[in-house]
Amino acid sequence: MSSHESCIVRHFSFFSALSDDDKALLAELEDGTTPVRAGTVLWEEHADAHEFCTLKAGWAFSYRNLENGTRQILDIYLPGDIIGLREFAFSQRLAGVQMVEDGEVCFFPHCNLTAIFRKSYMLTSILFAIASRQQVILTERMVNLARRSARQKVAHFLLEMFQRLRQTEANGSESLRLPLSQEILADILGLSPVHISRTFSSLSEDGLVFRDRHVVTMPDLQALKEEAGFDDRYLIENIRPLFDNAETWALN
Amino acid sequence: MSSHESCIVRHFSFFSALSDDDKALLAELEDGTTPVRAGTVLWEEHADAHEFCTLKAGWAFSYRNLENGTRQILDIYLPGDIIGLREFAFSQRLAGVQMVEDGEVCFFPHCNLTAIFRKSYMLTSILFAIASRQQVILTERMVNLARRSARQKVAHFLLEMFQRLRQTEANGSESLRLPLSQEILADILGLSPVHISRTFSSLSEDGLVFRDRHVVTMPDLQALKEEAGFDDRYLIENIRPLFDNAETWALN
DNA sequence: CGGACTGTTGATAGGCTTCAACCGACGTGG
DNA sequence: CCACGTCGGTTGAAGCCTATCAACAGTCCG
Repeated sequence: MSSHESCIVRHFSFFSALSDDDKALLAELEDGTTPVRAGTVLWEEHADAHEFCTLKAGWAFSYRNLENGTRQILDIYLPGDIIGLREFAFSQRLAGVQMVEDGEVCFFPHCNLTAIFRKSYMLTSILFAIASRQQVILTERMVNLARRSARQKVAHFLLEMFQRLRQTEANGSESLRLPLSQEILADILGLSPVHISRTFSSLSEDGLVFRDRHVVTMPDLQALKEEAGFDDRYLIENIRPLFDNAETWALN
Repeated sequence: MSSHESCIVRHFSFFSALSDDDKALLAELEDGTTPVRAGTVLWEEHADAHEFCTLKAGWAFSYRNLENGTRQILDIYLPGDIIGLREFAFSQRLAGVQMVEDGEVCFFPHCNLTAIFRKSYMLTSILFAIASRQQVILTERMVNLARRSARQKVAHFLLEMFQRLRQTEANGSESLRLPLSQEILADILGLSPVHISRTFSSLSEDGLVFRDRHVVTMPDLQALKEEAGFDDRYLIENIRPLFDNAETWALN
């Protein structure tokens, strides 16, 4: 795999090998890169939806603002992710999307996706697999929100991020760049910012998690996984090889 | 639409009109009906996964058992739903599935789904739309779990079920058959069974929800929606008509 | 009639929130 | 270069929401 390959190609290749035709099709999704600054809102809740976008650089998140003034963050997007897939069936946005830090995105219209359904059986299957994986991540997060203590929530989220980043960036260390404020973490985990702070202190007293600015170190991954009830099977191991031979299935 | 039509066809038709070819393809998914008794486990967590199944009659739910002895219910399946879609990309089950009451299911292998990708562009798009809608429902439930009070959780869940049932069963009343025990409700909403009971009492004192066995009545839907922060746009209104003309896109 | 299961009610406890004050890092403008 | 305001994070005190434990009531079914 050349080091020039885009992160979306790398993301797709995680599921199955791609033909050159498929890579060319994907490349079209990354046409017209737009640079965006930290804090930029890519779109607002309830705005009309006609396009997706791929994230080339930087982190982003989707969120909902609630009646009671709080905000819930639904998803964290990392470079290589497709943003807005979840809303494929809807004509309005159900959640806003905002950049965490400076980055680059590429917008593309809905019809580019349906064009993929028409042109490549392989890419269609991978898209379905990506959607499927996203749903599994969501359900795991539901479990996290519903049934775990603050310590577990924080630990589990850190481990999820750690694992997801390992998949697109090769990096063997026990540290993790986490450019998220405690306020954002609170909005992800359904806790108050104050309690996020206390929880980090508590985890750090036990030598499990150290946080210095945006760098998080987890010296004893195994112990942390046990405390968090983290089972990485939902993120890796288990992924089914989609097909034996990876040829683009095109129109005859 | 004939009253003989299967609920899966009705479910798909909700997104877009279907050609006869598409209906025939769908019919294959409902081959070989199996009757199942209440409490039957369709599959266990971590079992090998080679098939999906469609639910023809009865309610079912998927669940995860946690390390700490609690259980989280991830999804409620109603007649017409496809069970296991979420695990398309995985070779092992990530959640168990159990019947709430007596019903009927039809198992079909993964490859039937990929066959659909190959044969019908329309059905592929609808499947994607179904997955998309499922994800939206999940995210709404995440918000519910993370940010709402027990009263709101219960109210919101009831309203979700009410709305979803309206879509497959025409029924104009303000009542709802809800064949779920308070223990199951607790495992859905991340609460204790005891508190579910107290919450129903509290809602009932305010004249918002009455529960008699498995029948729930909500005399003032509007007030309930406001209390719950329930905005039905994520379930209806917003659904995008997929295409203008609904012809099967088959191989040339 | 008895037993199992589901739901109700009361008392107690704990985890997290909220409010408020304070600290340190950073960037800006004088 | 320093003063200052802002933002993110920390710490303490008080209170609320929900869990847990336990006892009891109602219903269904053998």
